[in-house]
Amino acid sequence: MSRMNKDNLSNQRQRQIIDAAIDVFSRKGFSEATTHEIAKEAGVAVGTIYKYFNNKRDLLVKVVTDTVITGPLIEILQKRDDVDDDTFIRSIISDRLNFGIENIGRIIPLLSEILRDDELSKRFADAVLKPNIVIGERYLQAKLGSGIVRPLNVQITIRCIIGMLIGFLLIYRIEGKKSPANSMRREEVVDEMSQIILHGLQSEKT
Amino acid sequence: MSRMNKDNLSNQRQRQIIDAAIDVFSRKGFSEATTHEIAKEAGVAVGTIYKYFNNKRDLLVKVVTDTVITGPLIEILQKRDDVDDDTFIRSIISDRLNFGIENIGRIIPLLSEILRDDELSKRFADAVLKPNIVIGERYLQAKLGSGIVRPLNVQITIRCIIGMLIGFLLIYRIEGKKSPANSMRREEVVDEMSQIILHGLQSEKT
Amino acid sequence: MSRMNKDNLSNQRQRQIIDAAIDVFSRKGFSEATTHEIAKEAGVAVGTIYKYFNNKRDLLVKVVTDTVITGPLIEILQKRDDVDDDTFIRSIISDRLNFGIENIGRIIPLLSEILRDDELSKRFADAVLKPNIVIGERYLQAKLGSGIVRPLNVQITIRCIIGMLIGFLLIYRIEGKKSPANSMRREEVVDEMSQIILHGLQSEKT
Amino acid sequence: MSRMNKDNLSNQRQRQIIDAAIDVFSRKGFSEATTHEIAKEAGVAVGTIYKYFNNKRDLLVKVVTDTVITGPLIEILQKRDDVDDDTFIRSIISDRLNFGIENIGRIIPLLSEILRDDELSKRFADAVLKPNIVIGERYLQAKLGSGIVRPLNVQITIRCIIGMLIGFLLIYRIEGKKSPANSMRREEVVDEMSQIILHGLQSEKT
DNA sequence: GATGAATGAGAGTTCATTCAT
DNA sequence: CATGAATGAACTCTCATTCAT
Repeated sequence: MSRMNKDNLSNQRQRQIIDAAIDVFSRKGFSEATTHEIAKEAGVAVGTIYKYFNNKRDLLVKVVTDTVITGPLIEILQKRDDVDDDTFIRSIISDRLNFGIENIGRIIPLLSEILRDDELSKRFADAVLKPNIVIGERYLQAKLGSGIVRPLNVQITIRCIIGMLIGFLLIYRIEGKKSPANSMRREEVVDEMSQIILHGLQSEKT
Repeated sequence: MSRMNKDNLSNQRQRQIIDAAIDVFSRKGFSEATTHEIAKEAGVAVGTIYKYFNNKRDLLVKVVTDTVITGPLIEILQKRDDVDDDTFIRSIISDRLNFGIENIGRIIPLLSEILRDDELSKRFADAVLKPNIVIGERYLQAKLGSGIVRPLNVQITIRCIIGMLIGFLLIYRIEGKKSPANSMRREEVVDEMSQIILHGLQSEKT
Repeated sequence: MSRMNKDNLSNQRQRQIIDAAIDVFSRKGFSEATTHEIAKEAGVAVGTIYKYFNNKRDLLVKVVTDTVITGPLIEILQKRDDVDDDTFIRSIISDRLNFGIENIGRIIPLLSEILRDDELSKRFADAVLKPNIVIGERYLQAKLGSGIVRPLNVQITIRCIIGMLIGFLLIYRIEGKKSPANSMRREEVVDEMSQIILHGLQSEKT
Repeated sequence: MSRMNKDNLSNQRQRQIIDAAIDVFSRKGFSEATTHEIAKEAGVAVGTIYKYFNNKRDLLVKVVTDTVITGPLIEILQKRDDVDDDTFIRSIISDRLNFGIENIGRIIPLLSEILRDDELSKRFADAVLKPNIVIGERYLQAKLGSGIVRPLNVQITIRCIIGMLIGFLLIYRIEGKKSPANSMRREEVVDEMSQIILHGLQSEKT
């Protein structure tokens, strides 16, 4: 078998394990998940997991990295600036909100793991939060300079906006089926959130 | 010993255990926390924990209920309406943000537990989220009727605002000491967040 | 309070505890019975049990001694010999069988405890088995001398007869409601057993 | 390693555990026996026990089933009828008595467990008691029809006979070294018991 | 004497990890 | 490389026993 095939096979095995782990960690949480269940769901033997990961925790780190951290988060932010600001912000909100809602069953449980683990928190901070914040800050700073936005503290503001996204998803998850977001078109939700960011609560007249 | 004293002693013991549990659960998370460590920290024997709680999970439920759920959340919201809207919103933000930051080391880890436990989620939803949302919705609805705020979807908007608070705290926790909120006066942060809610990003001129 | 009353009260307490213990030990077995349950059933505090008995095991010993050992076993055996042999044997069988069946729910569970405990076995052997065997052996020996019974080994025979009684009760207990003894008059059962002892299986003609 | 070998190894392990369990349960009783002691005696780790049995109680059930229930009880009973009745009964008594005495250290302690456990009692009733009783009843019924035995209640009689065997062993166990059966040839004991069954106590002359 | 809250040793059980096959 | 039986440390929970009141 060629090197290529071997690698493919190896990668495929690893993929199976990670996918199974995502599922089990999401359903049970890290501590309640057992290596046996992951192995079973991956269709491999327990020992095989340890060929690809040093231990259960390393597998969690990989899962979190793959699922939450290596998201297509930044892509849009880096996209062209040739759109007007409203459209730009709306498209970011739309992208992140849809991604979040689509993957709510994985994102929130894994976020839960991140919140209780210093190393994961740090990784998440460095790989997800920071880059997004930086990009957001730059964007806002630019708009601030051009007088398009009101004078504001860029650092706090961007954290509020990202926080709103995360917090909204969190509430969405906790409310479950009862969430009013379930009985609306997704685009409406995106619109509402975008409007808050752009105009706050104030009446147009103000 | 009088009945009164007995009850006091009993309550005190329970308090010791709950306080220790809050601490250990916050530091280690539920699964990694051991009953022995909680007992040690509470200064009681392991068996004593089981005199007051049926099992470890019941203790968690009590801890979450006491710490997160039974908060003075609603009080301010029910306060008089004789203040202008800006002041009202600002005072709520101030209260919740300060409470959250002050107790960040407990709130977020316990939130993490809530997120992975359906029963806790439901309790949190019913006892914390729902009441606050309802009050917020009513408030917003009233303002909406009087034309003070722009036309908006009340349900989504209130969830965005509460989400912003939660999400901001979450990011604050994850960033740890690096958070720029640490190098600002608390009131500034409150102001910024209030401004976003009230005016969004838009320039005053708009 | 007079000395007499004190003693009575004390004896009464002890009686309460023993009665409760008989009940709980019979239902749960020694190991599964808890001192709390016994105390509760006796209507006293756990600590009170330890005022009357050194420990749980001592309570068991007392219970076994009271219930199984100090039975009215010997009385009949020591009765007058002025009845004919058939009547005598029948009356013993009747007495023991009725006592056993009446108290089956206590006798067998406590026998179970005796069987697994060397000290209890020894006590039972000395206080119950031996006296009865000795009396039986003497009786049989006398009858043997007078030619009324066939030549036989007195020691083995008496153990077979007492064994039959015990074993029959044991089977009765294990079969529970399904036992055919339940659908017969007690006297019939006594008759059958007596007949076996007196005549074995053989036809009258022999 | 071939499938065959694996199975053998697996069976062997299970055997080790069961044998150790028989020993420890017999010595200590179920409740006082610890999984650690069983594991130690079996020469395996505690966890290994749980690979083969769901829990301690399942192990007990298996032990009882193997030791007491799956006995060669019925074989002889089903044997040829071409022997005369005296010989037939004597051979059964001989077989059961020898088996019982040989295994007295296991049989009685396990019987003790059976007596205090409803499920085990039921299993014992169904798997051991009932089949033997049924066979005995049929045998006796046949003899009854042919006038070889005196008129008797078949159901009670067979329970008395089996009871005699069990009860004799029970007394033998309780008396321990002091039992007079120890200072006799085994065959003598068998003869005596057979004679009681066949002729009762009565003198030949009667 | 009576109480029952407190104790803590010790139980059954689980499961991440290893390693001979 | 893959396997999964075996491991044993460590967990939660129980309960006989004590002792201050």
